[in-house]
Amino acid sequence: MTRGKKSNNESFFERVYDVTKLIPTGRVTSYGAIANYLGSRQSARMVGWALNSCHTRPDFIPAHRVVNRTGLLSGKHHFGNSTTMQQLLENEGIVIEDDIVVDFKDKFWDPAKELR
DNA sequence: ATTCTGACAGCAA
DNA sequence: TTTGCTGCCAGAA
Repeated sequence: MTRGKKSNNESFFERVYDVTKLIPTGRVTSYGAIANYLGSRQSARMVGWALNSCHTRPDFIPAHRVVNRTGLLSGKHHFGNSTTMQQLLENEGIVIEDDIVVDFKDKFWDPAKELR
């Protein structure tokens, strides 16, 4: 609060990072879910764009826990090696098959419901 | 200031 | 059923 800017006054990007960092280990969410939590369901693309710049942040952003609504690791290609994202998820207990999260619905973590 | 892109999602054919 | 096209928002060039 002593900060000049209030938390909800931060840029859209920072909100995305904040929510992404709150994703529990072993869970995954979708771009649309994050966008929905931010108040704009249609801005799912923005979430991906924000995560594209996540590497510019000093904090580690578990962007590998964010997939598209089909459970596809659409951003795997952005983790250096295409297998890095899958490795990270499997390391947390997520099962990946053909670049798709198995039991995605079961692993799904909705910030709008969990964080409220 | 204007134009383009972007790790999506929803709807149409 | 699958595939493709559009819409959407905010930042970067």
